[in-house]
Amino acid sequence: MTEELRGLHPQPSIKKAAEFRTVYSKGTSAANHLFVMYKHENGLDYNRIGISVSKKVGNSVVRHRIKRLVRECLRLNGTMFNTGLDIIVIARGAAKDKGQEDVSKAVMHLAKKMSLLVSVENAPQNGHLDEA
RNA sequence: CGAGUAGCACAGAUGAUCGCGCCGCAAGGUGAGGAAAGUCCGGGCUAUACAGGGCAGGGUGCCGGAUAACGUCCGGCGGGGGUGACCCCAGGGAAAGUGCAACAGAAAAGAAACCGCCGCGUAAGCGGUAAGGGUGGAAUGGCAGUGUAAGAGACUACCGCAUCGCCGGUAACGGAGAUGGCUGUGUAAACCCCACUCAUAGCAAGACCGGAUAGGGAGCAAUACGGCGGCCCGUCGUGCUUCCGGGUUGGUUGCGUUUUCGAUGUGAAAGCAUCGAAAGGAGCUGCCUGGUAACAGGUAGUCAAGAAAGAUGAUCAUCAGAUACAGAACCCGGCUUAUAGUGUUACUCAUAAA
Repeated sequence: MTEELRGLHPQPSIKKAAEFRTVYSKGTSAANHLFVMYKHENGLDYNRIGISVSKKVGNSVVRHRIKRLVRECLRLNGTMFNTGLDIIVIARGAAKDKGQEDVSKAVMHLAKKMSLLVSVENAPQNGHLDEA
């Protein structure tokens, strides 16, 4: 598998436990009431995403749902992010009952806070892209 | 119509836009559950070299049947509960032995007199007595009568119990009878006994490919060390154990109806896709036959989730409204537990009517 092929993958993810540890120890972080976000430069020309939801948050269905909502948000807004970053999003207990809109707001809030976005003015208020 | 009992089915749908896994060059196809859960049983599959014998250990426990198998299912029997439909039961053995039975109670298993009752005695007390009271989960058959100083299976009828044969039933068991006399409480989800039964580990099993690599010291060695399910016998094999240091932990497969054959398409080929046929299957659905049933046989149709930081989602609209419990991880058969709401079948009770 070449670098180029990996780059074509829609949403490259952080896979190894060692890579997670690197981001936790060497990266910077920010938090709000729903999520904690870590970032660390990976030296690549694309971003990699990791989503972590602990068992404290809920059962398998709840955890899986939160992962999907976060991934959906990052997919729709992916073009607005700077490249070359490893980003980890950790869900907190309060994220359990939230819908797509709340999740998107919270994630983009953190992204803005950590200045991950290309241009702050272009950041949308809600999560999904309209026919713009 | 009301209250209830037992069972079955469904588990939002449709459309639009964006997006993900797998198969495919592409077009396109396909993509979570009734419990996917708990991991409590059973089986397949894989590895351990399935030689053998003994011991230890686990599981099951009324009877008959079903099944690949089960602790599951079906049908009976016995006991208990409910007016009833129906529900519940770890339901073998307590006369093989051992243990335990707290507190209360006089006494808890070869015995016992606390109150009471009766007799004797002036009285203290002595003797008789298990009918009554009280304690307890449980007190040495129940109840009525005879009897007696008062009492007692001491005696009698009925019930219960034990033994014997008879009748019905494959059997558990049921029925009627005779005899015995009232003799030995409970607990085996205590040890135990009896009968039947069980090898262990699990897909991170296992198989293949590739990469990396570095050894050194000490000890014991056929009376040794290791394998053969926990131990012993026995048997098989030949170096083994320990300390210090170093390195690796990637991919493919297992994996989803399987195998074979033929045709067509594509391709250099391997292959892949589509269609058809045959065989195999402990998958699913319908029908037929047998069976009370579980189920069996036959027949037709159908059988496309296979991820690996781990795919099924998001938004909007419509339907009168609402969405519970919850996410495949090798695969099947069960059990148990969680569960909003809807539909449906059969039956019971009560009321009314006839």
